[in-house]
Amino acid sequence: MLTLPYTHNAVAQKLNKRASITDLAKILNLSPSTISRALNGHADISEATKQRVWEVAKELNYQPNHLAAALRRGRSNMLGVIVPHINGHFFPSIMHGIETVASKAGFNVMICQSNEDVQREKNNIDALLNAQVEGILVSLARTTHDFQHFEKVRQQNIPLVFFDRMPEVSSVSGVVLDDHQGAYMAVRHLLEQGCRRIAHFAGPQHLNIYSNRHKGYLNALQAFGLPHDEQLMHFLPKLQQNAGEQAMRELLQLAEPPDAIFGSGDIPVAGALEVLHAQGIRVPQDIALAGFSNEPFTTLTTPKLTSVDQRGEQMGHSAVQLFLQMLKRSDNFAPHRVVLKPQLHIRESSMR
Amino acid sequence: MLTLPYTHNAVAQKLNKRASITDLAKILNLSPSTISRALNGHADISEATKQRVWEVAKELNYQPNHLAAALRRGRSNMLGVIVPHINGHFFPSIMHGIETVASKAGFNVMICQSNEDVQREKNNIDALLNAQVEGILVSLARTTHDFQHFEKVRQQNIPLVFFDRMPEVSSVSGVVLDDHQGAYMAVRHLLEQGCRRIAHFAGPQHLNIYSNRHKGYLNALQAFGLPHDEQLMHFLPKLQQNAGEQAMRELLQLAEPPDAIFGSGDIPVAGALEVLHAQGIRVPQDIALAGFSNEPFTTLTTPKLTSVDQRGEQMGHSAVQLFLQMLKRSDNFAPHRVVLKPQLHIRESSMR
DNA sequence: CTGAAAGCGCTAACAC
DNA sequence: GTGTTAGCGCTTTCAG
Repeated sequence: MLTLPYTHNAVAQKLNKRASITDLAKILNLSPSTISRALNGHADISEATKQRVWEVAKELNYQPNHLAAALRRGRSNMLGVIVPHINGHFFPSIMHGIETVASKAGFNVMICQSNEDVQREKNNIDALLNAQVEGILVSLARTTHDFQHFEKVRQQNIPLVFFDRMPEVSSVSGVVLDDHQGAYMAVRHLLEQGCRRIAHFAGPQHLNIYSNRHKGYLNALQAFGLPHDEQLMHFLPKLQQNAGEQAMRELLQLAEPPDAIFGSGDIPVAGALEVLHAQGIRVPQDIALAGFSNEPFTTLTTPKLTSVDQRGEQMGHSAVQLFLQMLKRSDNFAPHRVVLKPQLHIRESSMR
Repeated sequence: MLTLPYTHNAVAQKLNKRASITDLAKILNLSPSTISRALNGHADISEATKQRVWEVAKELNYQPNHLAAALRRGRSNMLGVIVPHINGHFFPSIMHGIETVASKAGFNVMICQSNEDVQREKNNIDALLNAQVEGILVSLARTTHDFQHFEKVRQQNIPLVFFDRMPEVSSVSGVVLDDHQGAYMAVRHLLEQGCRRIAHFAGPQHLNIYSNRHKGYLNALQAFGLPHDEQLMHFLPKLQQNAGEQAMRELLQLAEPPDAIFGSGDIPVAGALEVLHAQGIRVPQDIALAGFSNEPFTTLTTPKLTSVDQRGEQMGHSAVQLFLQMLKRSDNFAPHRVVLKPQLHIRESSMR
């Protein structure tokens, strides 16, 4: 237990709550401003008093009230983040990247989930604005089609940075993956392995990430002089396991079934894998597989799944850096879009 | 763009930043307190003025400054959460549960990751305390052995609730899973399937969750009158995939190999599955498998993995409820421990 | 090197 | 119903 010198005890008793800067001032017979300066390591305070202040502060277990400081300074040192969800590996890794860089820059991070719901996204914006965050990083919900609610943020001159899922307009800043190239790389790889009828599990096309992957797929086919066959494209609204299973079953019904699948997500590809297993179709010999996201479970399936890594950690870093830049040159900052290069992880499911 | 009536324009110009309650007061020729009361829906304000206030507030896009309110009230409406990491499905689902209940109760949630590192855990505590959170929910880092840094929290009379990983002392509140029973259920199930040599992948035993699962395993064997064989127990410091692979290979070297594996985590079990696949050993016929956590990927492997669900969502709910109770009866609240019942999901890997 | 004073934006007695 | 006043805890001119 903590024991205080007799002289401080009386004061310490009085506030069984929490020592304030004025409490320290009284005890030390100094002014609050001096205490403040000492605590913040101002240069023009004698080492001697700094020492005394530090000691008493430790003794009373002084904790600065950031709220008060924030109010006074007009800066909260808080950064708001809105993610659609935290399933899978991608968004958690982004969050990790964000936290690392943000806390290094002295920011606390407040995370909200929109649950893929515009309404909650709006609420999150309000909550973060109310909490006086100094910036907002957001990845759009699947159901977000208009961007009215972000106007508020801009009006208050609060830096707004999108990541991964962002509006297609050029007037906003953000960091995205080169989804087109990622898809292109995956499909090219399948083609190089000799596949010639490559099916595609596509995500909801109003999200640019998925439409870009779709385009990457098409362009790779085109580069190899192959036609694109509508029958081979399945648009899955949610990229879930059972959707992948269903699509796979339908593809197997075709007169000319595919010899490879490229999925815009790993999960439906795993679903497909299961159907193939059940039907005794060999992967990759009969049908090769490649997914997107590089989820950890891709190394847990048999065979291991080839997949495109989305650079989550890096994306988090870049997003915060973009925010910090905007904070500096608040007004004259032209919207800027950072594009990260994807990484193809080739595994057993596509090597033949 | 927003257009303001001429009269308000001057004022609106002046503050190109952000309207405050006093700005509204000036415009409406009312006192700040009236504005405050109107905005907060106090009963003793005439409907007429409430209307007028609301209108102008909307016009100026007024956003209340929660920091100021928090400072004045002495309540921040913020809840701090510390998790070891957000990999896998378990912690994200807890966080989701926390957010749901917390935001319903009017709290914003601030999430920190300790990265399984005591030092970061300490920093997180400080950060949250500085941010004036009204309570802290924490799940211990793997490397946390002493609990000094939580003293600060108690000293400031801030409700502290542990979840999942908590100290073994009776003086703290928290919500945990009945890990013992979860393990017991899984092993009993394997026994009922006819397995008689059941191996165990155990986690780090200084974390009670893992030692409890270990005990559950032992007790189930005992209940069936079976001896426990040291050779069948593998203690994996990290419950990772390659650790599971390695352990599985060693088990297969035994003169009398196991006919089932019960793992304290799903990932090393998936690792084992892969080794079995590679060696052509049939699951579940030759060796049955059961894991712990009910990770989503358990339905993506072939065969699907039996696993114990940890009730993450529910755990989040309960943790916040516990916090809310402590907040109410701040002093006289006896430490309370909520124990959730696990749920066994039986899948192909153990059905024979 | 230190102090006095003002104020960030809001709320809560206490008046009337 | 509404206004007056004071102050939450901190920082920051401006004076010495």
